[in-house]
Amino acid sequence: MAKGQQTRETILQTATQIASKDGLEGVSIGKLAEQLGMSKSGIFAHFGSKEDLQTATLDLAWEIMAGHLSTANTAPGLERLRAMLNGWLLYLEHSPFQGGCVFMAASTEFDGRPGKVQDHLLKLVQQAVGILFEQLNTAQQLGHLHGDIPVPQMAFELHAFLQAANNAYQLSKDPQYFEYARDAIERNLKMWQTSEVL
Amino acid sequence: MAKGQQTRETILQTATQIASKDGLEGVSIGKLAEQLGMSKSGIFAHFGSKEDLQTATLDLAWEIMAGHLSTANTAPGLERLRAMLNGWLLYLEHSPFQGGCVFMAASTEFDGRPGKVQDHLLKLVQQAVGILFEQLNTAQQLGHLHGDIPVPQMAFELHAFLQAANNAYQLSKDPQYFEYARDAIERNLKMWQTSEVL
DNA sequence: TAAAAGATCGAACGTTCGTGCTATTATTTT
DNA sequence: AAAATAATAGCACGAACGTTCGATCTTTTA
Repeated sequence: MAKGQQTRETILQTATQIASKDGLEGVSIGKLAEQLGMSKSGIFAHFGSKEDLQTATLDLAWEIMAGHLSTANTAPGLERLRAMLNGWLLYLEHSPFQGGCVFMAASTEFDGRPGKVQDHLLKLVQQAVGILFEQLNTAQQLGHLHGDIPVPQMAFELHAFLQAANNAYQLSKDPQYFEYARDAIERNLKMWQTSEVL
Repeated sequence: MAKGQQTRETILQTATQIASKDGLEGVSIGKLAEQLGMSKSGIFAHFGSKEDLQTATLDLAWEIMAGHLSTANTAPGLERLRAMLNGWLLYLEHSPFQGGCVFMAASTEFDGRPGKVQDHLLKLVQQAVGILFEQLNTAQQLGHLHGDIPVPQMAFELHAFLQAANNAYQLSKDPQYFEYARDAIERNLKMWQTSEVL
């Protein structure tokens, strides 16, 4: 690998940590330079603009996160859905980012700032939720979930538990919230199987 | 009312709007000065530090929010609980703040920044969740909810739906998410009444 | 109405921000 | 090893940040 490419990745690794702790706007050229023992212009040359630095940071964060939602060696349907949700929870609880999920933080940070970064962020967030939709659809088609359940509704509820656990944990550092989330998710899955709820 | 006090409140009104749209850190003295046709030092003199400006902004935001959770003229128990949740949802959907709930935004913004502002924020957030706890406890004592339900678990789930609706709506501007939340909340309440879930 | 108190302004401070240039090194290619 | 290319440093810029201070203007009190 070319030298520059390697440096670029090192920069982005540091950037994801800063984004997790201080927000995506807190990823400043100066802070990166100091933290990496480089000059501001040396950092800057790799990206050309702060916006591009931010979107590149999101891309790396996405790769890292996606690696934790792996569903290898699981049967499609309910089992794979459970594996993914469990991976997601573990990713949030023992996060590779020191300040919690970059996407949940960036979502609230950028929901009022249209532009290139928001567009990129929205694409990645929808991609994450899309994976959840896929698993739910498959589980439904295989008969593991009741045939009449509205998948978007169920996705909303499961995603809500994940978000809430992440937020409450980051604010309080109390891991108990992940147990609440696990409980809520498991009960939710059971509910949508038998389902006289409809 | 003294002239200064009146100006101070005008400043804070503007500050809550900025906090909602750009975050609590986005509440800058210069922006306030420009937006209000005052000088920076004129603004600054009312608070003495940015931290105090931020905590005062949170205080006003709390007053505004608390006014929307009113449970007047409702019977204690399940009815009052429903009224409060409904008020909360309406507050999030037709928000007095242009950029969504100040507290949900500030929570993720400040979860990694210890200090005076975080302490103050935590106190107010716990106060909000505390109200939810109260209503749940009362409803349980009155027999409107099953006697064995773990109140913290239920509070987590209800709060999760509120948070998720706010976040998704702010990111997408699609009010559909509030319907998801209403649905989820109503089903949740029913579930904890009959409750073979335990 | 005069005096005291309060509110606001204007200018300046030291930092940090993103960004643009021009050198000067390192690295890769020939 | 020489030439071409890539990577980094150094310096400067304008703007925005929070903050301080002394002067001025406005309001309240006596």
